[in-house]
Amino acid sequence: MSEPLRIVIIEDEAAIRRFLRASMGPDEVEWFEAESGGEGTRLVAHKNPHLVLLDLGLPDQDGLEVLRDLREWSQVPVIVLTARGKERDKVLALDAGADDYVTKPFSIAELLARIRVALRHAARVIPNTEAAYEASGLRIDFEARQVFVDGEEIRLTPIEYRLLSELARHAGKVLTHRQLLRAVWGPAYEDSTHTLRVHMGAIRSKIESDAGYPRFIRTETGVGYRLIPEEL
Amino acid sequence: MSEPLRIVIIEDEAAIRRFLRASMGPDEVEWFEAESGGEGTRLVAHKNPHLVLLDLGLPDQDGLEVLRDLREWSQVPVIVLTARGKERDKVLALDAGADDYVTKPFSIAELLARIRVALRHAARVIPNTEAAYEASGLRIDFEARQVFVDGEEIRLTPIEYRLLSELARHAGKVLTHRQLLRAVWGPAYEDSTHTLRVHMGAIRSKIESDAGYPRFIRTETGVGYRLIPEEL
DNA sequence: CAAAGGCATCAAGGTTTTGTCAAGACGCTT
DNA sequence: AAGCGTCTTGACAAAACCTTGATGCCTTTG
Repeated sequence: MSEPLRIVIIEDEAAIRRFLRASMGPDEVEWFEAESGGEGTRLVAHKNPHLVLLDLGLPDQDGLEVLRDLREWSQVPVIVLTARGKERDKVLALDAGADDYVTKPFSIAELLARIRVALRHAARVIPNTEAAYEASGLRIDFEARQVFVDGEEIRLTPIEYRLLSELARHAGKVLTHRQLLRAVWGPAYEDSTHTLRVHMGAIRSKIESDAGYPRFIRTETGVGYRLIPEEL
Repeated sequence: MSEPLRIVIIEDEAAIRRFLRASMGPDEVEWFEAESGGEGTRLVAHKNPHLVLLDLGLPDQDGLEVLRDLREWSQVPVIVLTARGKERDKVLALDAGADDYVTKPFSIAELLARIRVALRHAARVIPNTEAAYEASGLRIDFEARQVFVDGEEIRLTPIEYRLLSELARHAGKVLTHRQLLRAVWGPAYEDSTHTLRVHMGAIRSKIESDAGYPRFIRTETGVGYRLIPEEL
Protein backbone atom coordinates (compact mmCIF):
# COMPACT_ATOMS: atom_id res chain seq x y z
CA MET A 1 0.00 0.00 0.00
CA SER A 2 1.79 3.12 -1.13
CA GLU A 3 -0.98 5.41 -0.02
CA PRO A 4 -0.61 6.57 3.59
CA LEU A 5 -3.29 5.50 6.00
CA ARG A 6 -5.82 8.21 6.73
CA ILE A 7 -7.44 8.13 10.15
CA VAL A 8 -10.00 10.58 11.47
CA ILE A 9 -10.18 10.86 15.23
CA ILE A 10 -13.21 12.48 16.79
CA GLU A 11 -12.34 13.16 20.41
CA ASP A 12 -12.55 16.29 22.52
CA GLU A 13 -9.65 15.56 24.87
CA ALA A 14 -6.48 16.86 23.33
CA ALA A 15 -4.37 14.64 25.57
CA ILE A 16 -5.77 11.48 24.09
CA ARG A 17 -5.41 12.77 20.56
CA ARG A 18 -1.79 13.55 21.26
CA PHE A 19 -1.26 10.16 22.82
CA LEU A 20 -2.61 8.36 19.79
CA ARG A 21 -0.74 10.53 17.40
CA ALA A 22 2.46 9.77 19.27
CA SER A 23 1.75 6.05 19.29
CA MET A 24 1.84 5.77 15.55
CA GLY A 25 4.49 7.48 13.58
CA PRO A 26 3.36 10.27 11.29
CA ASP A 27 5.13 8.51 8.44
CA GLU A 28 2.63 5.71 8.31
CA VAL A 29 -0.51 7.55 9.25
CA GLU A 30 -2.07 10.81 8.26
CA TRP A 31 -4.18 12.03 11.15
CA PHE A 32 -7.21 14.27 10.99
CA GLU A 33 -8.53 15.49 14.29
CA ALA A 34 -11.97 16.78 15.19
CA GLU A 35 -13.12 18.00 18.56
CA SER A 36 -16.82 17.85 17.88
CA GLY A 37 -19.26 15.57 16.11
CA GLY A 38 -20.20 18.02 13.40
CA GLU A 39 -16.61 18.73 12.56
CA GLY A 40 -15.89 15.01 12.60
CA THR A 41 -18.65 14.19 10.16
CA ARG A 42 -17.37 16.88 7.85
CA LEU A 43 -13.84 15.55 8.08
CA VAL A 44 -14.94 12.06 7.19
CA ALA A 45 -16.85 13.35 4.21
CA HIS A 46 -13.95 15.44 3.06
CA LYS A 47 -10.94 13.21 3.73
CA ASN A 48 -12.44 9.82 2.88
CA PRO A 49 -10.44 8.11 5.65
CA HIS A 50 -9.66 4.43 6.01
CA LEU A 51 -10.73 4.39 9.64
CA VAL A 52 -12.52 6.51 12.23
CA LEU A 53 -11.84 6.56 15.95
CA LEU A 54 -14.85 7.95 17.75
CA ASP A 55 -15.24 9.08 21.32
CA LEU A 56 -18.74 8.82 22.70
CA GLY A 57 -18.58 11.81 25.03
CA LEU A 58 -18.49 14.83 22.79
CA PRO A 59 -19.39 18.43 23.59
CA ASP A 60 -21.91 19.15 20.84
CA GLN A 61 -23.53 15.84 20.05
CA ASP A 62 -23.74 12.37 21.45
CA GLY A 63 -21.22 10.07 19.81
CA LEU A 64 -23.96 7.60 19.03
CA GLU A 65 -25.69 10.18 16.88
CA VAL A 66 -22.48 10.91 15.05
CA LEU A 67 -22.18 7.22 14.37
CA ARG A 68 -25.72 6.95 13.06
CA ASP A 69 -25.20 10.02 10.87
CA LEU A 70 -22.08 8.48 9.44
CA ARG A 71 -23.72 5.16 8.77
CA GLU A 72 -26.36 6.86 6.66
CA TRP A 73 -23.90 7.26 3.88
CA SER A 74 -20.52 5.81 4.80
CA GLN A 75 -19.19 2.30 5.30
CA VAL A 76 -15.92 3.43 6.84
CA PRO A 77 -14.78 1.27 9.78
CA VAL A 78 -15.50 2.98 13.09
CA ILE A 79 -13.91 2.02 16.38
CA VAL A 80 -15.63 3.49 19.40
CA LEU A 81 -13.25 4.62 22.06
CA THR A 82 -14.77 5.63 25.32
CA ALA A 83 -14.84 5.65 29.08
CA ARG A 84 -18.36 4.30 29.17
CA GLY A 85 -17.89 0.66 30.02
CA LYS A 86 -21.49 -0.27 30.58
CA GLU A 87 -22.85 -3.22 28.70
CA ARG A 88 -25.79 -1.21 27.42
CA ASP A 89 -23.54 1.40 25.84
CA LYS A 90 -21.50 -1.24 24.13
CA VAL A 91 -24.49 -2.99 22.67
CA LEU A 92 -26.03 0.26 21.47
CA ALA A 93 -22.84 1.38 19.76
CA LEU A 94 -22.15 -1.96 18.14
CA ASP A 95 -25.70 -2.23 16.87
CA ALA A 96 -25.58 1.34 15.59
CA GLY A 97 -22.83 0.30 13.23
CA ALA A 98 -19.59 0.45 15.21
CA ASP A 99 -17.05 -2.13 14.19
CA ASP A 100 -15.42 -2.40 17.58
CA TYR A 101 -15.64 -0.93 21.06
CA VAL A 102 -12.63 -0.21 23.24
CA THR A 103 -12.96 0.99 26.81
CA LYS A 104 -10.67 3.59 28.34
CA PRO A 105 -8.15 3.21 29.72
CA PHE A 106 -7.05 1.01 26.86
CA SER A 107 -3.75 -0.52 26.01
CA ILE A 108 -2.27 1.01 22.93
CA ALA A 109 -1.06 -2.33 21.60
CA GLU A 110 -4.56 -3.74 21.81
CA LEU A 111 -6.03 -0.74 20.09
CA LEU A 112 -3.50 -1.05 17.29
CA ALA A 113 -4.33 -4.72 16.91
CA ARG A 114 -8.02 -3.91 16.72
CA ILE A 115 -7.32 -1.23 14.15
CA ARG A 116 -5.52 -3.81 12.05
CA VAL A 117 -8.54 -6.10 12.31
CA ALA A 118 -10.88 -3.33 11.20
CA LEU A 119 -8.68 -2.49 8.23
CA ARG A 120 -8.47 -6.16 7.31
CA HIS A 121 -12.25 -6.25 7.15
CA ALA A 122 -12.46 -3.08 5.15
CA ALA A 123 -9.97 -4.40 2.66
CA ARG A 124 -12.30 -7.26 1.97
CA VAL A 125 -15.26 -4.98 1.57
CA ILE A 126 -13.63 -2.47 -0.73
CA PRO A 127 -11.13 -4.28 -2.90
CA ASN A 128 -10.98 -1.28 -5.16
CA THR A 129 -8.47 0.92 -3.41
CA GLU A 130 -6.38 1.36 -6.51
CA ALA A 131 -4.15 4.36 -6.72
CA ALA A 132 -5.39 5.18 -10.18
CA TYR A 133 -8.16 4.46 -12.64
CA GLU A 134 -7.64 4.15 -16.34
CA ALA A 135 -9.87 3.21 -19.23
CA SER A 136 -10.10 4.18 -22.86
CA GLY A 137 -8.26 7.47 -22.65
CA LEU A 138 -9.47 8.60 -19.26
CA ARG A 139 -6.98 8.47 -16.45
CA ILE A 140 -7.59 9.43 -12.83
CA ASP A 141 -4.64 9.57 -10.48
CA PHE A 142 -6.21 9.39 -7.04
CA GLU A 143 -2.97 10.02 -5.22
CA ALA A 144 -2.06 13.12 -7.15
CA ARG A 145 -5.69 14.11 -7.55
CA GLN A 146 -5.26 14.61 -11.27
CA VAL A 147 -7.35 13.73 -14.26
CA PHE A 148 -6.17 13.21 -17.82
CA VAL A 149 -7.98 12.68 -21.09
CA ASP A 150 -5.78 11.32 -23.85
CA GLY A 151 -2.75 12.47 -21.88
CA GLU A 152 -3.91 16.03 -21.40
CA GLU A 153 -4.59 17.20 -17.91
CA ILE A 154 -8.11 18.32 -17.12
CA ARG A 155 -8.76 20.75 -14.33
CA LEU A 156 -11.76 19.86 -12.21
CA THR A 157 -13.36 21.66 -9.31
CA PRO A 158 -13.57 19.82 -5.96
CA ILE A 159 -17.10 18.63 -6.51
CA GLU A 160 -16.46 17.62 -10.07
CA TYR A 161 -13.43 15.62 -9.01
CA ARG A 162 -15.26 13.80 -6.25
CA LEU A 163 -18.17 13.02 -8.52
CA LEU A 164 -15.93 11.56 -11.19
CA SER A 165 -13.92 9.64 -8.59
CA GLU A 166 -17.05 8.15 -7.16
CA LEU A 167 -18.07 6.97 -10.60
CA ALA A 168 -14.60 5.61 -11.28
CA ARG A 169 -14.45 3.65 -8.03
CA HIS A 170 -17.55 1.84 -9.22
CA ALA A 171 -16.70 1.83 -12.88
CA GLY A 172 -19.24 0.01 -14.98
CA LYS A 173 -21.92 0.11 -12.34
CA VAL A 174 -24.83 2.46 -12.31
CA LEU A 175 -24.78 4.86 -9.42
CA THR A 176 -28.16 6.34 -8.63
CA HIS A 177 -28.62 10.05 -8.20
CA ARG A 178 -29.22 9.38 -4.56
CA GLN A 179 -26.00 7.42 -4.13
CA LEU A 180 -23.94 10.08 -5.82
CA LEU A 181 -25.49 12.87 -3.82
CA ARG A 182 -24.94 11.00 -0.58
CA ALA A 183 -21.36 10.21 -1.42
CA VAL A 184 -20.37 13.67 -2.58
CA TRP A 185 -22.65 16.07 -0.74
CA GLY A 186 -23.79 13.98 2.21
CA PRO A 187 -27.14 12.47 3.12
CA ALA A 188 -28.82 15.82 3.67
CA TYR A 189 -28.63 16.58 -0.05
CA GLU A 190 -30.20 13.41 -1.38
CA ASP A 191 -32.82 15.28 -3.30
CA SER A 192 -30.74 17.93 -5.01
CA THR A 193 -30.83 16.13 -8.30
CA HIS A 194 -30.85 19.32 -10.26
CA THR A 195 -27.52 20.41 -8.81
CA LEU A 196 -26.14 16.99 -9.62
CA ARG A 197 -27.16 17.36 -13.25
CA VAL A 198 -25.51 20.71 -13.59
CA HIS A 199 -22.23 19.37 -12.25
CA MET A 200 -22.47 16.34 -14.48
CA GLY A 201 -22.86 18.69 -17.38
CA ALA A 202 -19.79 20.60 -16.27
CA ILE A 203 -17.69 17.44 -16.08
CA ARG A 204 -18.88 16.34 -19.48
CA SER A 205 -18.10 19.65 -21.09
CA LYS A 206 -14.55 19.16 -19.82
CA ILE A 207 -13.91 15.52 -20.66
CA GLU A 208 -16.30 14.65 -23.49
CA SER A 209 -15.68 15.96 -26.96
CA ASP A 210 -18.86 14.80 -28.69
CA ALA A 211 -21.88 15.53 -26.54
CA GLY A 212 -24.08 13.34 -28.70
CA TYR A 213 -22.08 10.16 -28.21
CA PRO A 214 -20.45 10.07 -24.78
CA ARG A 215 -17.11 8.33 -24.42
CA PHE A 216 -17.06 8.13 -20.65
CA ILE A 217 -20.18 9.03 -18.76
CA ARG A 218 -23.44 7.47 -19.75
CA THR A 219 -26.71 8.60 -18.28
CA GLU A 220 -29.17 5.93 -17.35
CA THR A 221 -32.46 7.71 -17.61
CA GLY A 222 -34.57 7.41 -14.52
CA VAL A 223 -31.77 5.80 -12.55
CA GLY A 224 -28.43 7.58 -12.50
CA TYR A 225 -25.05 7.63 -14.20
CA ARG A 226 -22.43 5.11 -15.13
CA LEU A 227 -18.79 5.31 -16.11
CA ILE A 228 -18.17 3.22 -19.20
CA PRO A 229 -15.40 0.83 -18.22
CA GLU A 230 -13.86 -0.14 -21.56
CA GLU A 231 -13.94 0.72 -25.20
CA LEU A 232 -16.37 -1.36 -27.22
CA MET B 1 -32.65 -15.22 5.88
CA SER B 2 -34.38 -18.57 5.76
CA GLU B 3 -31.29 -20.58 6.53
CA PRO B 4 -30.64 -21.05 10.25
CA LEU B 5 -27.44 -19.62 11.64
CA ARG B 6 -24.70 -22.19 12.17
CA ILE B 7 -22.21 -21.53 14.93
CA VAL B 8 -19.30 -23.74 15.94
CA ILE B 9 -18.10 -23.35 19.49
CA ILE B 10 -14.69 -24.70 20.43
CA GLU B 11 -14.49 -24.71 24.20
CA ASP B 12 -13.60 -27.39 26.71
CA GLU B 13 -15.75 -26.23 29.61
CA ALA B 14 -19.18 -27.73 29.25
CA ALA B 15 -20.68 -25.11 31.55
CA ILE B 16 -19.85 -22.28 29.19
CA ARG B 17 -21.12 -24.19 26.19
CA ARG B 18 -24.38 -24.78 27.98
CA PHE B 19 -24.57 -21.14 29.00
CA LEU B 20 -24.17 -19.93 25.43
CA ARG B 21 -26.56 -22.47 24.09
CA ALA B 22 -29.15 -21.31 26.58
CA SER B 23 -28.58 -17.66 25.76
CA MET B 24 -29.69 -18.05 22.20
CA GLY B 25 -32.73 -20.06 21.39
CA PRO B 26 -32.17 -23.24 19.42
CA ASP B 27 -34.76 -22.03 16.92
CA GLU B 28 -32.51 -19.34 15.55
CA VAL B 29 -29.15 -21.01 15.89
CA GLU B 30 -27.80 -24.43 15.10
CA TRP B 31 -24.93 -25.14 17.49
CA PHE B 32 -21.99 -27.43 16.89
CA GLU B 33 -19.76 -28.04 19.88
CA ALA B 34 -16.17 -29.18 20.04
CA GLU B 35 -14.08 -29.80 23.14
CA SER B 36 -10.72 -29.83 21.45
CA GLY B 37 -8.93 -27.95 18.73
CA GLY B 38 -8.68 -30.86 16.35
CA GLU B 39 -12.33 -31.67 16.66
CA GLY B 40 -13.16 -28.00 16.22
CA THR B 41 -11.21 -27.68 13.01
CA ARG B 42 -12.94 -30.73 11.65
CA LEU B 43 -16.34 -29.34 12.59
CA VAL B 44 -15.65 -26.07 10.82
CA ALA B 45 -14.56 -27.90 7.69
CA HIS B 46 -17.56 -30.13 7.77
CA LYS B 47 -20.36 -27.78 8.81
CA ASN B 48 -19.28 -24.60 7.04
CA PRO B 49 -20.56 -22.39 9.87
CA HIS B 50 -21.34 -18.69 9.74
CA LEU B 51 -19.34 -18.01 12.88
CA VAL B 52 -16.82 -19.65 15.21
CA LEU B 53 -16.47 -19.01 18.94
CA LEU B 54 -13.03 -20.09 20.06
CA ASP B 55 -11.63 -20.57 23.53
CA LEU B 56 -7.90 -20.13 23.82
CA GLY B 57 -7.33 -22.60 26.65
CA LEU B 58 -7.86 -25.98 25.12
CA PRO B 59 -6.61 -29.38 26.26
CA ASP B 60 -4.90 -30.63 23.12
CA GLN B 61 -3.71 -27.57 21.33
CA ASP B 62 -3.28 -23.89 21.98
CA GLY B 63 -6.23 -21.92 20.70
CA LEU B 64 -3.91 -19.68 18.74
CA GLU B 65 -2.73 -22.63 16.69
CA VAL B 66 -6.28 -23.63 15.98
CA LEU B 67 -6.90 -20.13 14.75
CA ARG B 68 -3.85 -20.16 12.49
CA ASP B 69 -4.85 -23.56 11.11
CA LEU B 70 -8.29 -22.26 10.36
CA ARG B 71 -7.04 -19.14 8.65
CA GLU B 72 -5.02 -21.22 6.23
CA TRP B 73 -8.16 -22.13 4.40
CA SER B 74 -11.19 -20.42 5.92
CA GLN B 75 -12.45 -16.84 6.13
CA VAL B 76 -15.15 -17.64 8.66
CA PRO B 77 -15.52 -14.96 11.35
CA VAL B 78 -13.86 -16.07 14.58
CA ILE B 79 -14.52 -14.51 17.96
CA VAL B 80 -11.98 -15.45 20.59
CA LEU B 81 -13.47 -16.04 23.99
CA THR B 82 -11.07 -16.46 26.82
CA ALA B 83 -10.01 -15.83 30.38
CA ARG B 84 -6.61 -14.53 29.31
CA GLY B 85 -6.94 -10.79 29.56
CA LYS B 86 -3.36 -9.89 28.91
CA GLU B 87 -2.66 -7.40 26.21
CA ARG B 88 -0.11 -9.67 24.57
CA ASP B 89 -2.63 -12.48 24.17
CA LYS B 90 -5.17 -10.16 22.63
CA VAL B 91 -2.74 -8.74 20.13
CA LEU B 92 -1.49 -12.17 19.15
CA ALA B 93 -4.97 -13.51 18.63
CA LEU B 94 -6.21 -10.52 16.68
CA ASP B 95 -3.16 -10.55 14.46
CA ALA B 96 -3.52 -14.26 13.92
CA GLY B 97 -6.84 -13.60 12.26
CA ALA B 98 -9.41 -13.33 15.01
CA ASP B 99 -12.22 -10.91 14.27
CA ASP B 100 -12.85 -10.00 17.88
CA TYR B 101 -11.66 -10.81 21.37
CA VAL B 102 -13.91 -11.05 24.40
CA THR B 103 -12.57 -11.60 27.89
CA LYS B 104 -14.26 -13.84 30.44
CA PRO B 105 -16.30 -13.17 32.37
CA PHE B 106 -18.22 -11.51 29.58
CA SER B 107 -21.68 -10.10 29.41
CA ILE B 108 -23.91 -12.14 27.19
CA ALA B 109 -25.53 -9.05 25.67
CA GLU B 110 -22.16 -7.70 24.64
CA LEU B 111 -21.13 -11.01 23.13
CA LEU B 112 -24.35 -11.15 21.17
CA ALA B 113 -23.78 -7.62 19.90
CA ARG B 114 -20.25 -8.52 18.84
CA ILE B 115 -21.57 -11.61 17.09
CA ARG B 116 -23.95 -9.39 15.15
CA VAL B 117 -21.05 -7.17 14.13
CA ALA B 118 -19.06 -10.15 12.90
CA LEU B 119 -22.01 -11.46 10.91
CA ARG B 120 -22.60 -8.01 9.46
CA HIS B 121 -19.06 -8.00 8.16
CA ALA B 122 -19.41 -11.45 6.70
CA ALA B 123 -22.67 -10.51 5.04
CA ARG B 124 -20.94 -7.69 3.22
CA VAL B 125 -18.31 -10.07 1.94
CA ILE B 126 -20.81 -12.57 0.64
CA PRO B 127 -24.02 -10.88 -0.43
CA ASN B 128 -26.80 -13.40 -0.56
CA THR B 129 -28.68 -12.03 -3.55
CA GLU B 130 -27.70 -13.38 -6.90
CA ALA B 131 -25.57 -10.94 -8.80
CA ALA B 132 -26.54 -12.09 -12.25
CA TYR B 133 -28.88 -14.19 -14.35
CA GLU B 134 -27.69 -16.12 -17.35
CA ALA B 135 -29.32 -18.52 -19.73
CA SER B 136 -28.85 -19.36 -23.38
CA GLY B 137 -27.28 -16.13 -24.51
CA LEU B 138 -29.22 -13.77 -22.28
CA ARG B 139 -27.28 -12.27 -19.42
CA ILE B 140 -28.58 -9.85 -16.82
CA ASP B 141 -26.05 -8.28 -14.50
CA PHE B 142 -28.13 -7.04 -11.59
CA GLU B 143 -25.21 -5.33 -9.92
CA ALA B 144 -24.27 -3.25 -12.91
CA ARG B 145 -27.86 -3.07 -14.12
CA GLN B 146 -26.89 -4.23 -17.58
CA VAL B 147 -28.34 -6.68 -20.06
CA PHE B 148 -26.47 -8.58 -22.74
CA VAL B 149 -27.61 -10.82 -25.58
CA ASP B 150 -24.83 -12.96 -27.04
CA GLY B 151 -22.31 -10.61 -25.45
CA GLU B 152 -23.75 -7.44 -26.90
CA GLU B 153 -25.12 -4.86 -24.54
CA ILE B 154 -28.80 -4.08 -24.79
CA ARG B 155 -30.10 -0.78 -23.49
CA LEU B 156 -33.42 -0.95 -21.71
CA THR B 157 -35.64 1.75 -20.27
CA PRO B 158 -36.44 1.63 -16.54
CA ILE B 159 -39.72 -0.19 -17.01
CA GLU B 160 -38.30 -2.61 -19.52
CA TYR B 161 -35.44 -3.45 -17.21
CA ARG B 162 -37.67 -4.02 -14.24
CA LEU B 163 -40.02 -6.17 -16.27
CA LEU B 164 -37.25 -8.37 -17.59
CA SER B 165 -35.65 -8.61 -14.14
CA GLU B 166 -38.94 -9.69 -12.67
CA LEU B 167 -39.21 -12.43 -15.25
CA ALA B 168 -35.60 -13.47 -14.67
CA ARG B 169 -35.99 -13.69 -10.93
CA HIS B 170 -38.73 -16.23 -11.57
CA ALA B 171 -37.17 -17.78 -14.61
CA GLY B 172 -39.14 -20.68 -15.97
CA LYS B 173 -42.29 -19.79 -14.12
CA VAL B 174 -45.28 -18.10 -15.64
CA LEU B 175 -45.94 -14.66 -14.26
CA THR B 176 -49.49 -13.45 -14.75
CA HIS B 177 -50.23 -10.05 -16.20
CA ARG B 178 -51.50 -9.08 -12.82
CA GLN B 179 -48.34 -10.18 -11.03
CA LEU B 180 -46.10 -8.33 -13.44
CA LEU B 181 -48.16 -5.17 -13.25
CA ARG B 182 -48.15 -5.27 -9.49
CA ALA B 183 -44.42 -5.84 -9.32
CA VAL B 184 -43.41 -3.16 -11.79
CA TRP B 185 -46.11 -0.52 -11.66
CA GLY B 186 -47.65 -1.17 -8.25
CA PRO B 187 -50.99 -2.59 -7.20
CA ALA B 188 -52.93 0.38 -8.52
CA TYR B 189 -52.14 -0.58 -12.12
CA GLU B 190 -53.24 -4.19 -12.05
CA ASP B 191 -55.54 -3.79 -15.00
CA SER B 192 -53.32 -1.95 -17.46
CA THR B 193 -52.69 -5.07 -19.47
CA HIS B 194 -52.49 -3.19 -22.70
CA THR B 195 -49.58 -1.10 -21.44
CA LEU B 196 -47.89 -4.26 -20.30
CA ARG B 197 -48.17 -5.76 -23.76
CA VAL B 198 -46.64 -2.75 -25.41
CA HIS B 199 -43.65 -2.84 -23.11
CA MET B 200 -43.26 -6.56 -23.64
CA GLY B 201 -43.18 -5.84 -27.33
CA ALA B 202 -40.49 -3.25 -26.81
CA ILE B 203 -38.32 -5.65 -24.85
CA ARG B 204 -38.76 -8.34 -27.46
CA SER B 205 -37.87 -6.04 -30.30
CA LYS B 206 -34.61 -5.41 -28.45
CA ILE B 207 -33.64 -8.91 -27.40
CA GLU B 208 -35.37 -11.27 -29.82
CA SER B 209 -34.17 -11.57 -33.37
CA ASP B 210 -36.95 -13.76 -34.81
CA ALA B 211 -40.34 -12.55 -33.65
CA GLY B 212 -41.98 -15.78 -34.76
CA TYR B 213 -39.74 -17.99 -32.67
CA PRO B 214 -38.98 -16.39 -29.34
CA ARG B 215 -35.66 -17.35 -27.76
CA PHE B 216 -36.33 -15.82 -24.38
CA ILE B 217 -39.83 -14.60 -23.61
CA ARG B 218 -42.73 -16.89 -24.20
CA THR B 219 -46.33 -15.72 -24.19
CA GLU B 220 -48.68 -17.89 -22.20
CA THR B 221 -51.97 -16.99 -23.79
CA GLY B 222 -54.63 -15.98 -21.33
CA VAL B 223 -52.22 -16.12 -18.43
CA GLY B 224 -49.05 -14.11 -18.75
CA TYR B 225 -45.40 -14.43 -19.73
CA ARG B 226 -42.53 -16.73 -18.94
CA LEU B 227 -38.79 -16.50 -19.36
CA ILE B 228 -37.43 -19.63 -21.00
CA PRO B 229 -34.76 -20.86 -18.59
CA GLU B 230 -32.52 -23.01 -20.77
CA GLU B 231 -31.94 -24.00 -24.34
CA LEU B 232 -33.90 -27.08 -25.36
C1' DC C 1 -68.00 -19.38 -41.86
C1' DA C 2 -68.43 -15.43 -38.92
C1' DA C 3 -67.78 -13.31 -34.59
C1' DA C 4 -65.17 -12.60 -30.47
C1' DG C 5 -61.30 -12.47 -27.61
C1' DG C 6 -56.38 -12.31 -26.89
C1' DC C 7 -52.32 -10.62 -28.70
C1' DA C 8 -48.66 -7.82 -31.32
C1' DT C 9 -47.36 -3.73 -33.64
C1' DC C 10 -47.28 1.06 -35.01
C1' DA C 11 -47.74 5.80 -34.43
C1' DA C 12 -49.24 9.95 -32.04
C1' DG C 13 -49.49 12.67 -28.05
C1' DG C 14 -48.51 13.86 -23.50
C1' DT C 15 -45.57 13.44 -19.57
C1' DT C 16 -41.34 13.00 -17.21
C1' DT C 17 -36.55 13.28 -17.13
C1' DT C 18 -32.46 15.38 -18.57
C1' DG C 19 -29.28 19.01 -20.47
C1' DT C 20 -27.98 23.77 -21.01
C1' DC C 21 -27.54 28.53 -20.15
C1' DA C 22 -27.32 32.37 -17.29
C1' DA C 23 -27.92 34.95 -13.07
C1' DG C 24 -26.90 35.39 -8.40
C1' DA C 25 -24.59 34.05 -3.89
C1' DC C 26 -20.67 32.81 -1.48
C1' DG C 27 -15.97 32.59 -0.08
C1' DC C 28 -11.12 33.48 -0.90
C1' DT C 29 -7.48 36.28 -2.44
C1' DT C 30 -5.50 40.39 -3.96
C1' DA D 1 -13.49 46.58 -2.14
C1' DA D 2 -12.97 44.26 -6.37
C1' DG D 3 -11.89 40.10 -8.87
C1' DC D 4 -11.88 35.27 -9.38
C1' DG D 5 -13.46 30.70 -9.17
C1' DT D 6 -17.00 27.92 -7.54
C1' DC D 7 -21.57 26.34 -6.30
C1' DT D 8 -26.56 26.73 -6.39
C1' DT D 9 -30.86 27.94 -8.40
C1' DG D 10 -34.26 29.05 -11.92
C1' DA D 11 -35.98 29.06 -16.63
C1' DC D 12 -36.24 26.89 -20.75
C1' DA D 13 -35.21 23.53 -24.44
C1' DA D 14 -34.28 18.87 -25.77
C1' DA D 15 -34.53 14.14 -25.30
C1' DA D 16 -36.29 9.98 -23.54
C1' DC D 17 -40.01 7.67 -22.01
C1' DC D 18 -44.84 6.05 -21.16
C1' DT D 19 -49.54 5.66 -22.36
C1' DT D 20 -53.25 5.31 -25.43
C1' DG D 21 -55.83 4.36 -29.61
C1' DA D 22 -56.07 2.20 -34.09
C1' DT D 23 -55.28 -1.73 -36.81
C1' DG D 24 -54.55 -6.44 -38.12
C1' DC D 25 -53.37 -11.28 -37.09
C1' DC D 26 -54.43 -15.56 -35.05
C1' DT D 27 -57.08 -18.78 -32.47
C1' DT D 28 -61.18 -20.18 -30.36
C1' DT D 29 -66.03 -20.60 -30.25
C1' DG D 30 -70.76 -20.52 -31.80
